[in-house]
Amino acid sequence: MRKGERRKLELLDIAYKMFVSKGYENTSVDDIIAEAGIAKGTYYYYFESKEQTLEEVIGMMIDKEIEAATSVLESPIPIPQKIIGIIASLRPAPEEHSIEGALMQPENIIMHQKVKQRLVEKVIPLLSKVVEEGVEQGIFSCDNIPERVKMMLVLSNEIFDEDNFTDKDIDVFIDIMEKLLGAAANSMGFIRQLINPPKTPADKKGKKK
Amino acid sequence: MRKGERRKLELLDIAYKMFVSKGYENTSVDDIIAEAGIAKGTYYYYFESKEQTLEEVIGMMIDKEIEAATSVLESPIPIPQKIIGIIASLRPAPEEHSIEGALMQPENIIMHQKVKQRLVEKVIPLLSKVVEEGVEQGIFSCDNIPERVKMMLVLSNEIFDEDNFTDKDIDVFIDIMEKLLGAAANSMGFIRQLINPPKTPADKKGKKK
Amino acid sequence: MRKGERRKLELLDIAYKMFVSKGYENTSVDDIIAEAGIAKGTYYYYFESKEQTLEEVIGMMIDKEIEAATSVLESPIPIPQKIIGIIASLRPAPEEHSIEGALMQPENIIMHQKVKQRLVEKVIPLLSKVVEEGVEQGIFSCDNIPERVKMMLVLSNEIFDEDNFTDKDIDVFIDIMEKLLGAAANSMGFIRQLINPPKTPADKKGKKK
Amino acid sequence: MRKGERRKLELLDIAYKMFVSKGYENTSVDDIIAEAGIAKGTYYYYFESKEQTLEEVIGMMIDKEIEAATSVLESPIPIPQKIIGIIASLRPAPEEHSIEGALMQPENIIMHQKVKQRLVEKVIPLLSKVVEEGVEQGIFSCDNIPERVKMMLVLSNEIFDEDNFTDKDIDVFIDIMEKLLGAAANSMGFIRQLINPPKTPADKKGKKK
DNA sequence: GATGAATGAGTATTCATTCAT
DNA sequence: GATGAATGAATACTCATTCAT
Repeated sequence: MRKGERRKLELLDIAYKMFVSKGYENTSVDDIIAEAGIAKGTYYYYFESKEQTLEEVIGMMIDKEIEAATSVLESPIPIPQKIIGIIASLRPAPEEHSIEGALMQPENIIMHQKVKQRLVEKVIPLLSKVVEEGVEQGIFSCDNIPERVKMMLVLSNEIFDEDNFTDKDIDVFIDIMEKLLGAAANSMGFIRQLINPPKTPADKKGKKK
Repeated sequence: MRKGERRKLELLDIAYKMFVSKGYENTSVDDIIAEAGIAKGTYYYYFESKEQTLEEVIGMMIDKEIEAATSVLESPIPIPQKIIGIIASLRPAPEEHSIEGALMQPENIIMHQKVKQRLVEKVIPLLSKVVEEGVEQGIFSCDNIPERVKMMLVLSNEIFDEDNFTDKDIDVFIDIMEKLLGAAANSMGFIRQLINPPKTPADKKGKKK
Repeated sequence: MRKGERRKLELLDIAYKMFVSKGYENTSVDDIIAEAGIAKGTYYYYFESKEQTLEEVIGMMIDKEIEAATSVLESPIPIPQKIIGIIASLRPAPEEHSIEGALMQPENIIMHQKVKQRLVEKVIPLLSKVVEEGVEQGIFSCDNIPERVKMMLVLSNEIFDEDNFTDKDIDVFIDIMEKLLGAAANSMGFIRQLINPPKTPADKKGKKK
Repeated sequence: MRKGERRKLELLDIAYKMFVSKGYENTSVDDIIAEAGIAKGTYYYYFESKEQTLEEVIGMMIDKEIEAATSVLESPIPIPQKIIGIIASLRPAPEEHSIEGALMQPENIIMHQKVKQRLVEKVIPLLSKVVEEGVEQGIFSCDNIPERVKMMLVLSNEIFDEDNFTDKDIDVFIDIMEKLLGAAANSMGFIRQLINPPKTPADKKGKKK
């Protein structure tokens, strides 16, 4: 049992990496077993189907991300930093992000979307609590907190996911965050230090130093 | 030529409807030709490949939506209404939306996403101009206009696409729109009259009037 | 040994029931061990192969049926009744017959056929002896007894197996039995009381009372 | 169309031969296409599925056999000969019979059974008419004709199909046929000239050379 | 006696694409 | 312009069997 458990986690990890780097649809069971060096029967000994494997992979990813978010939540840092920290923790780890270039866009939308949806659902209550705390402490001032939190998440996801954002995007994001939460102007300027716009094709248009 | 053109548009329309209702991946070339009543060879006479068909379908969709947006742009209505009108025009037409229920979620993400991305790119400059106009007229007050417009689009897409939003979502959306643009409080309250939250499971929690 | 024997019989019984109800081909080893609650290895500890399991199951079935036939043979009833009794005892027990409806037709032909063949071989000598007795007693009058017995068996199998026979089938069967054996007319009319035509779709043609 | 039709018949014939010689279950689609020298796609261009191929093969076999039976029916020979001729025409052609030995027993039961069932259904009315004619002409004397015809078919199928019958079997068969139909004794003795007991393993015990 | 992890050959089916006519 | 026969690589999944522990 020990042995089987370990093996399964191994396989899950391999599947995860392949799904992320090549996309779920473009990863065949044959690919997975070749990478894992196991026989087809072994794969089906551990997984009911390819789809169920995806389900488990997603579950694993979500667990990891929620765990990361929770650890930020419990750390002794100021509330605004906490919020941004949690939001940042949701983003795929940079290493994974760049497996085989920055793909994760075309073929992966499905998995990505699935993860995002389920993740957002789970994170909204977490973040809402933190925001409420902020309101109680007088740092923020707003109503309809869960709805605002949802917007924050949507925005950060969409804007920062593409590795294709600029300093101006960050400025506007900061502005909107402050206003969404009713925070003091520039109270979230620290975000600028955390996120650096990528040196991607998006920059090539001729930004001067 | 004449005849060929017409035929092609017909095929494009059939492909479009099938892609939307069943999803691109789930629509085989065989499905399309069966629906169209033509031979395999004929299909490949008009289209290089299935993927290229998708490209053309998407192009068609975008053209339609840009056209709709432009007509709003040129209509003689107040600037805030114009902006909202343009945003609303981007949403899939209600008829299409409900082809075979509200599917368009699981299988269709790919096409959806592709359309959205290219659409947003094209609409940003359009909307930016309108916002600038508003700033000149003193209705709005903000900088980094294209970035703000992008956020507006992202938010409206994500929030309203799911047919799963509430009155509170609308309230927050209005608030955020006003603040994004630096508009007077409640100057965009008219949105409430335009968009009604759907009567979907999302409502079942027991909302009172 | 004691314990192992019991276990094996248990498994055999489970396999038997599954083969009968789902068909040999449609019953996987996995199905059997799941039903039995044992491990793969255990199954192969008791059986060489799935096919050999079938052989043993069939052997078991035949033993049971021969046993039933023999008990009829030894009972103190008139010879014609004995013959019919033996023939009737060969038919699958009604309970099994109706496991999950009247299946035992499409998927099960293989096992059925195998059983029938081997059963017929074993039953022919048994019945032949009874018929000979009848000849000696002057009840019957015929030659080539084993061949006649075989025909009797073939006929009863084919006609009555299908749960799809009528009063007329029975009439003709009685007639032919009498003539096959050289028995007096109507001397086997008692069969009518033993076998009732089924109330199946076969009857729907509109038989009047 | 001409071309496609021909090709399909060719494939059907190949499939037919393989199903007969190896059994349906033991014939893979790969086997068929290898034998036919076509690509997999071509196979599925002509057939929806393997199962549907079987259906068509069976339909073809039945058509052929019905055709043969009908030609006997229309030939100007005495009624008893007609009956036996029709029954004989139902048996698989000798050439096919011996494809790869006399196998056709274990793996083929399914197809065999399917054909037999549907064939018997179609042949019963044909034969019944002939028997009625015989009754009208005073050659036969019996009631419940369709039921008697069914028994005749069942018997001849079972007895002669196995390539494993003796002179005695033929004698009894003749006897029973005469009595089933109420024909004069020995009026069907001509059967002996038509059917010869096979030189099969059943006989092999005492064959010299 | 019993386990369960590992195997791998085998199977039917799909589908975008080509091309001679 | 239009046809439809032909292709073949790709794919997910099954299952009887083995064997070290």
